[in-house]
Amino acid sequence: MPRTDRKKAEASARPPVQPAETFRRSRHDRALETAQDYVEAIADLTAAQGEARVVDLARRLGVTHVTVNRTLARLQRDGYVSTKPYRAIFLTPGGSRMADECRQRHQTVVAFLQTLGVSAKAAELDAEGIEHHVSPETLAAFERFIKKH
Amino acid sequence: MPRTDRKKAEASARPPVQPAETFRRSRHDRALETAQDYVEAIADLTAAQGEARVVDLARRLGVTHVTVNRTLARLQRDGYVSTKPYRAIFLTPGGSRMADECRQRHQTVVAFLQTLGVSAKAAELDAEGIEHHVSPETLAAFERFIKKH
DNA sequence: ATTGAAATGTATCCATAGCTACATAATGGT
DNA sequence: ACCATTATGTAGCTATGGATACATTTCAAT
Repeated sequence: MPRTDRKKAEASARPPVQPAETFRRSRHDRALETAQDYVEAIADLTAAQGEARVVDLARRLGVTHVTVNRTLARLQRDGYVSTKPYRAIFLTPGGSRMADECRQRHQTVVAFLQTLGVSAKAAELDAEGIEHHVSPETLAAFERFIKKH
Repeated sequence: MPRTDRKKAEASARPPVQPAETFRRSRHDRALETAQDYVEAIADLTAAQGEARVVDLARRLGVTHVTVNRTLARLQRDGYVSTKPYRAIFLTPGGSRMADECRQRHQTVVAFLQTLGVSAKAAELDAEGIEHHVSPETLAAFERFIKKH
């Protein structure tokens, strides 16, 4: 049985290597991030303007309308939004629920960072990246901290 | 000039929409995340085993050796690693520097979450996703908090 | 020195996510 | 009612990041 030990194979020849699952989760998350960004934006725009259009989303998310279009098709396929050609975009009940959860979590993360002493600008910026990776347990810890300070 | 106002265009007809830049940054970050995960893994493996091989990285990151291979080619192209066919993988000085920064930041994030009361397991899991999105300002706030508690 | 298992490399496919360029639909002003 | 502008849609390109299937190279045990 060749190729087991390495030049300097100390440490009982290759440890369990738990990290793999960690990275897998981290990657799987990415699939949801886009959906979350979109439903959140759609909810915001609908609240602010009465409806959400492709152009609005493109501006908001900093991509072209083409990218928005294709992504919306995927979101519709996955049951988050419903769209008809040349019409406004609406969230399904499921998409709406996701949007609510996202907004809630987003606000918590921003408030937490600011409570920690991070500037409003940086808090907003960092929250956008961080929020997608905060587990319920960590989110709860954030909330405890906010209440206590 | 048509199509400016909407059905309910309150709020001064489409606000500046700053978020776009936020999302753009958040997306651009992703490009670096892979590089960071890889150089960190390579540094760890080299420290633990004397060298980092494709199989090790595959196991560690939870992907096939094919993915590792292609990613390594990109990392080499971008100057983070140097590889030769059928040989071990080495970090360039630049890659090594990046690995150090990543490990430092990773440990800070984990320690911060644990100080906050998050379990070791969740802290490790969340840190993997969060660490890539923590700005220097927020990282500094994390460090302050750790020292104070 | 041979050789078979493990490691590595290559070909090819899929999905996501961005883009430009071009085509079509809607709509507000006239 | 017309039509120019805007919005939306479609075609086709690139890059990343995942996969399977197959080919080649290494290396340890014999």
